Amino acid sequence: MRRRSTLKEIASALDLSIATVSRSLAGYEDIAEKTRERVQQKAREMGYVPNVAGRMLVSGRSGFVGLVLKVRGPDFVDAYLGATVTGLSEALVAKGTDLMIATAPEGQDELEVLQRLVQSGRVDGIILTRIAEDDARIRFLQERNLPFVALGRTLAPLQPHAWIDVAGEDAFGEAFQLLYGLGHRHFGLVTITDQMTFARNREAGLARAMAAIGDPSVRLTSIAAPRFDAEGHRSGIAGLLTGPDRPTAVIGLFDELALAVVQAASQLGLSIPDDLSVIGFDNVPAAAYAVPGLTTFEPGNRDIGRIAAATLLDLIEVRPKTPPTLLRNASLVLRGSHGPAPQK
Amino acid sequence: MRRRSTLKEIASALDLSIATVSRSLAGYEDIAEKTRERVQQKAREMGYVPNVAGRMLVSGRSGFVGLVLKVRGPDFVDAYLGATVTGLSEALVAKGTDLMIATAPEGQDELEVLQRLVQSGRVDGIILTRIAEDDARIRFLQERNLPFVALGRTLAPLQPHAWIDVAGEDAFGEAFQLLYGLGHRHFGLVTITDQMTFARNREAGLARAMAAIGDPSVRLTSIAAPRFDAEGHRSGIAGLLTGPDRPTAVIGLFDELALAVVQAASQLGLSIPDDLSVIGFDNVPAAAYAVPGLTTFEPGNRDIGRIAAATLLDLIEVRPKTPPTLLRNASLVLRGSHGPAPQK
DNA sequence: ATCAAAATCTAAAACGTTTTAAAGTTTGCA
DNA sequence: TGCAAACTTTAAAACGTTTTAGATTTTGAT
Repeated sequence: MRRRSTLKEIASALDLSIATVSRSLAGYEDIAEKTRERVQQKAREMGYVPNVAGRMLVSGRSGFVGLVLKVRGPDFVDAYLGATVTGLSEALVAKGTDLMIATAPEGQDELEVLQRLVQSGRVDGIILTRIAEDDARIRFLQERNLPFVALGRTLAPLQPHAWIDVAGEDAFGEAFQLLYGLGHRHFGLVTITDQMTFARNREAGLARAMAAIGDPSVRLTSIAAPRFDAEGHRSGIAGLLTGPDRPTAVIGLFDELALAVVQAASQLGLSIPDDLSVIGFDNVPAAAYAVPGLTTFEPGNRDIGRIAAATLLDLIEVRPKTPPTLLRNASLVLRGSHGPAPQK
Repeated sequence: MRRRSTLKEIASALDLSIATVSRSLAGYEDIAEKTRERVQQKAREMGYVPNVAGRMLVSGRSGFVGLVLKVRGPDFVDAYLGATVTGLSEALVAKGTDLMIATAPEGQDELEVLQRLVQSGRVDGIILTRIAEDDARIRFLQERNLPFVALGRTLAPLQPHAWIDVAGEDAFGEAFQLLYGLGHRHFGLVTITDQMTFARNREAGLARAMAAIGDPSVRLTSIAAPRFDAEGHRSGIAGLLTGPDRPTAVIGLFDELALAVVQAASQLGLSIPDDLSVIGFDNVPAAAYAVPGLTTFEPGNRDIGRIAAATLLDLIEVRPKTPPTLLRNASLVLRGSHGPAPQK
């Protein structure tokens, strides 16, 4: 196998010192033009690629940004992460940084994986997803003073930190107004019991919008189960949709839950949107494939990924006193799963 | 910020040499029991985590296995990769190795990203997915003699290499026999034009099974478009399903295409499975959500991931002369999207 | 021709680890 | 008590890079 070439090899091939070679490649000013060219030419010729270990050791920088994903079941990641990772990767690679995705398999605690990643010096910064209401990871990173950007908010951070999030509260308010305008009065909500802030935010937005209308005939029936308890959701949804007093419009906390409602409705012989309106959140690919298409919210995750990457690189570079935060709006994607409330 | 502790710090805290500390932690035999305990205690106390850069530099090993993903559009990865990555991660982390997922954003050539990853010494081995008929990545890795496992086969590798694959040819043969037994004679196939071996293998399996039946009334109509040309597929499928002489059973190269067929059928007012049978491959989550559920093949990707991880770690350890290969069978998942051929 | 200034190059240290070869210590037996 | 054997510890080199401080060479002005 062709060995990887080193600075030392280039140096001895050109009869120069290692320092000169290193500095030529780094573009220092005090290197003669002629020398720089000779070195660069030779480096290309020998297929030189800097060894990260050597570089890391001296600079303390790894050139990596880490993302810890909890893998779980066959799904690998929550559907919405796909676009986010795409955006992250795009923006990072453009700046010469790589994205390292460390995965925490089921048994493994996500915090532990994060700690190992950070403490072994593999990454210069971290992107955090799936933010919990009180997130141990955030405390850990703040304590270690490692730059990070949270995709999502905690309810009440002890210290301010950089975050980017989608205004789920506004989106759910908008969903309510859309459906209310179509005559719906009895609403269903399918949500999760996990302590995730995005869930609380969306629920709060819905509740606030309902209260703001001030119409006493408006009602909400919620069912909740743990995030990965598909069976719990299934039976909860079945309960929600059967019986004489079922809601005429159901909002899913995210598309997966909304699609489960669609499926249950179909099995119960309810027609969408004639008998039941359904709205989701995330705009996952499957939402477009559903028949009829699922009305949902597009959070713009790819952009969020791009912005998060840029923000994090800034943070690594300068470490400002007040960390940047950004709340973006999701946009409503109108498809066929909503319609006027059925006549009594 | 609490600094990361080093061997040197532990050594001076205990008044020992760095070597002794290092060897105590590594569990060498010639360290007094008492010393070992003192060291390990102190290391825990000081929160010692080995610095990868230092370790990499001397060992030449990074403790990472790389996976290069082409990110594209909002989907991040082909749906089937989810389970594969889950399996990989599980098996790797259990052995103290991490999975580094390098992403190649659209513009970036996947080969280039791979080269950079390998040449900078960040990874000890590589998992390759989406194998092309003649794959430049395989040639590159063989040339550099870096251990790798391909998830998929090339058509004719110059040198043998380790691979694991699913027998798509058998699966498609089985799909044909199932449908033939249900009375179908005119078949449709929705495939891709990309030079991917999995596509060629499945197509060949279908053709072989059709030929083996020896029934002259059996016919096949295929439509193909580039992998990411959703519009091309949409119009191809529409063409396939309209007209008096349409197939009564359509096989999608993978679930996404099969689901597109289901959607098109629904828009054309064709009922599944009464008017049209559809079978896919991959058993993605959306296949279960479809109404009716999509009959498809479960490739067992999570297992494949686990096996690939174990195989790669072996390869890194021993580098055997004849690289291992494994061809597994996909299992048919019967749902509601197939049925008897409609009566003329 | 001389010398200061400018331009160019380099020695050496540092980053944190592992490992080899050897040094130092203890033990057991004669 | 002396000494070999067994046990335990350590000094030093090596991995590949960056950077600092200084050394060397060239240039330009007198």
